Amino acid sequence: MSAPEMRTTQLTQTRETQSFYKRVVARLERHAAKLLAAGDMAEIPDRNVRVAIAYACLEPTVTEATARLYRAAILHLIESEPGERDWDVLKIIDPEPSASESDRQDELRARRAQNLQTLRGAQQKAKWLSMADWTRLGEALGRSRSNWAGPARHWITATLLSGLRPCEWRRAELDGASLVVVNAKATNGRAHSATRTIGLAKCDRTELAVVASFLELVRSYGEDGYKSLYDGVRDLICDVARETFPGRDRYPSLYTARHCFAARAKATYSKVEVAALMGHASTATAGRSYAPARHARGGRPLEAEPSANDIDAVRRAQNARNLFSEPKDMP
DNA sequence: CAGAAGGAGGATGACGCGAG
DNA sequence: CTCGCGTCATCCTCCTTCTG
Repeated sequence: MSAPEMRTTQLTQTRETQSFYKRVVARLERHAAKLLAAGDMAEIPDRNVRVAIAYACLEPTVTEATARLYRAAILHLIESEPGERDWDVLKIIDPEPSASESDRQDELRARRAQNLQTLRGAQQKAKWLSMADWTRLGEALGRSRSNWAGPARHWITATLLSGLRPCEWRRAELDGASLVVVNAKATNGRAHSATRTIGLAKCDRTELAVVASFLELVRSYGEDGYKSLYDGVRDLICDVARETFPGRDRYPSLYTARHCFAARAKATYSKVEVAALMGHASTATAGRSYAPARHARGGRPLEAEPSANDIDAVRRAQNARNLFSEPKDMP
């Protein structure tokens, strides 16, 4: 058969994403093996069809976001390792709109509602934590005898001040009172520029010292040690948060600190300035995905300051989009 | 035995964009 | 303005092993 037309957009995936997709496919294959062992699936020689059937089986047990990831992984499988029956695979993962398909979607929603009663994975991440609770968490970490307790407290404090994503500390550098960060999530025009510069001159000396010593700590772990540092700190915060705030359904993590930073940024700055601080190309992102400003209203304004260059970069990205999408608005 | 480290496995959030 | 898409980053649990 000829290669089916399955994409409407151009692919821009990185090698990391492709190897990630391979792992997802491996997971689907394992599920197919389970189905076969349980007698719930006939023996199917075509690997791609096996994977698609496993997908169809898992679809009602995961959220739409996860199902979408599974579909992306299967499309990558079809493109990198085409099979004889890929047309059938496409029919399974991307059915034609029809009356029966619409019924199927309704049933899918109902089964998902049934299956997804508890928060799973990243859903348990709190998008806001009060300063009082951060203090409680910090004190609890202080009582921990874990080697990661010190790094965890520094990491949280440094993130509340600067808003960096956890992965961004690896390549961040302090230049006087400016933090220079290589923006993550920078492919597909998602970051305003390659780096962003966060001014920390308004922070007091002890806060700046925490950022500096945390960066030293990150350096001391080196490129290869970053993962173990991150794993250790994240797991410790996970454990301590659950001991400290029993009964909640969402718990603070390192990314929660970025949310809190975003809320204070929104309460302090304009949308363009917030995007510059967070590394976003679009001013809409902070509004859509991050904690609302009302959480931070009445609190101290943010110490961190966006750089003029980054603000310009966000404006340019914004203008470039407007030129293409709304030409009639031009004078 | 409790707490912690390490690793494997599984899931969802957060990005910008284009279509409707 | 909303939603789905392709992509990249983060979250979590479970299990085993180590250590005091």
